[in-house]
This record gives sequence, structure tokens and C-alpha cells, in this order.
Amino acid sequence: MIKEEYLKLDYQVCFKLYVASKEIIRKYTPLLEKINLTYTQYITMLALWEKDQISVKELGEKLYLDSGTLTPLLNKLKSKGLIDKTRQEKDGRELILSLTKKGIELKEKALNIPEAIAGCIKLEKEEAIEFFRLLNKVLRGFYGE
Amino acid sequence: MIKEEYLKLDYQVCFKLYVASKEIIRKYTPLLEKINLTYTQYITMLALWEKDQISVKELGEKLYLDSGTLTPLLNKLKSKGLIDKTRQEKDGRELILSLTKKGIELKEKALNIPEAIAGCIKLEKEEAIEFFRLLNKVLRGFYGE
DNA sequence: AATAAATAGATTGCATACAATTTATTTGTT
DNA sequence: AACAAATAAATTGTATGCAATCTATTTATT
Repeated sequence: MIKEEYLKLDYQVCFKLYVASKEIIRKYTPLLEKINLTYTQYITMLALWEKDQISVKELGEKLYLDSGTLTPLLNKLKSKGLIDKTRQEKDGRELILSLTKKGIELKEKALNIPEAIAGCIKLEKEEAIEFFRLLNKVLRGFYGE
Repeated sequence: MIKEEYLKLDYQVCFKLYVASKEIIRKYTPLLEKINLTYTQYITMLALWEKDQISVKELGEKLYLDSGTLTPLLNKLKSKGLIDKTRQEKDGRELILSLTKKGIELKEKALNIPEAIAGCIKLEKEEAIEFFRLLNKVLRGFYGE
């Protein structure tokens, strides 16, 4: 295949990943509207449900997002009453995020979401497992094995 | 596995796709800076290099983007002198996009990009093929087979 | 032909993303 | 202790993305 062929959209892994990511997030939208969260707010809550009391820095490392994205997002979650922000005593630079009662309770309403989304991915069981494995391998490859 | 486990970030296919998409686009950034394009501008040029003289609607269908995203993007490409916009004679609603001489010439400078990006995906040849196949199957599944 | 319905883009408003810079605080060095 | 370097968030500026609405034009119906 000549070099020019590789410029075709349909051959681009990146473009396919980009579309797949956007389209699957679109599948979430109606489900997330029911609990009044956007996708990014949702993954932030996932991270906090998994581990409460983490700093903005640690959250950013989990989500691969920086403070430019997180600061306004966290302000939004705070205004919704789902999280609180407190300065760390030992290190005044760190901001510790904690779930409020309302934030903890929201988890119950989110329990059915992963299953609903999984249903959108029309792969055989073995294919889904392999796809997930390869996706993880691709991601590890981005950060030097 | 109990329902709660599925809420863990590390088990979410969507989150992995979302991160993979963003990270691979990040790999493009230094390459695209050399030809003064953003990623979205780049895929727009890919579409036009493949088929010149298409409408905004047709472009949107190829890229899975709507006019809200495309209108300002196309204005940018026009201001860079890469494309022109002309109203279709037969149907005054349609806007036809065409490459300028400069836009056509830019293709030569982009020829090496796909190969450079492919090198970022650290999969064995067979794995890469299978990953691409599964990614395509996932995408087809989103639109009713 | 007159009017309703449909269609293509543009516009508006909100929510990300992220690079680059700034601010506040802490750590390291002398 | 004094000051430089490093670090964590916040801020700023640019570029998406997308839902909802608006505008101009065309098509369909009577």
C-alpha cells in the first residue's frame, strides 16, 4: 500500500478510537441525565466512590486530566452538593476532595449504568475480553510499557 | 462480581477508550504543530484530501461532527487559506468545501504522520489487526449493525 | 401560486480539554 | 534563617463538542 493510502480516514486507528470514544460517551448521556451528571463529572464521581479523600493531583492522575479541566469541574460538583473541598493541614497547597452524604448516596443510583453501557458494545464475550486486553495494552504502550 | 465492582474506573471500557483517544491525539500534537493544524482540523483535511468538493453535511457525516463544531472549524481553515467555501448553485442551502492550492499542497507534508503515529501503538502485528477489527465491530454495533 | 414541512448551516450556551502562566505554599540549599 | 527551586491549584486563552434554536432555502401539498 502506498503512503497516501494511510491518510485515508477509514484506515486511521486514532480516528476510530476518537469516534468510538465520543459515541460511547453519547450512549451515557441519557443515563447520566437521570442523575444530573455529565460524563466527566461521572468519572470524577467514580474515582471518588472508589477512593474518598484524595487530592486534586491524585484525581488528575487517575483521570488523566489537569487542574485546568478539574478546577471548574470540581466547583460544579461542589455547587451540586456532591463533594466538599478542604485544604490539607500538613501541606496547604493540596486540596482534599471528599464526598458529601449526597455524593455517597448518588452511588446507589449509578449502579445500573455500567451494565446498560456494556449492552451497547455488540461483541461476543471472548471478543470483548480480547478487545479490553488489547485496549489496556495500547494504553500501557503509551507510557513506556 | 458484585454490581459495585463494575463502577471501578479500571473496569470501564468507555473510560479506557476515552483515555486512549485523548492520549493518542496527544501523540499527534507535536507532529501536527509542524503543519499548523489541530487534530480536528487534521481529520477535516484528511476527509477533503480523500474527496474534494463535499458539502458541510457530507463532511459532518464522515467525521461524526455537527455544524456547531464544523462551522467555526471551517472558518479557521479558510482563514489559514487551506479551503474555500462556495454555495451550491442548485441548492443554495448547501455549502461546498474545496481545497485551495495551499490545501492540496499540505498533503505532501502530512504523508509521514500516519506511520509516526502507528509507531506509538505497541501491539504485535496480529494484535493490531485484531484490535482494529474489533474497534470497527464496536463502531458498527453502535449503529445497528 | 401559497403555505407548510423539511433541510442545511449558522448561532448560542454550556461543558470540557489542555497549554501556558500565575499564585500560594513548601522544600532544599547554603 | 534567607532565598532559590519545586510543587499544587487556579487562572487565562484557544479549540473543540454538542444540544437547542434560528435563518435561509428548497420541497411537498393543496
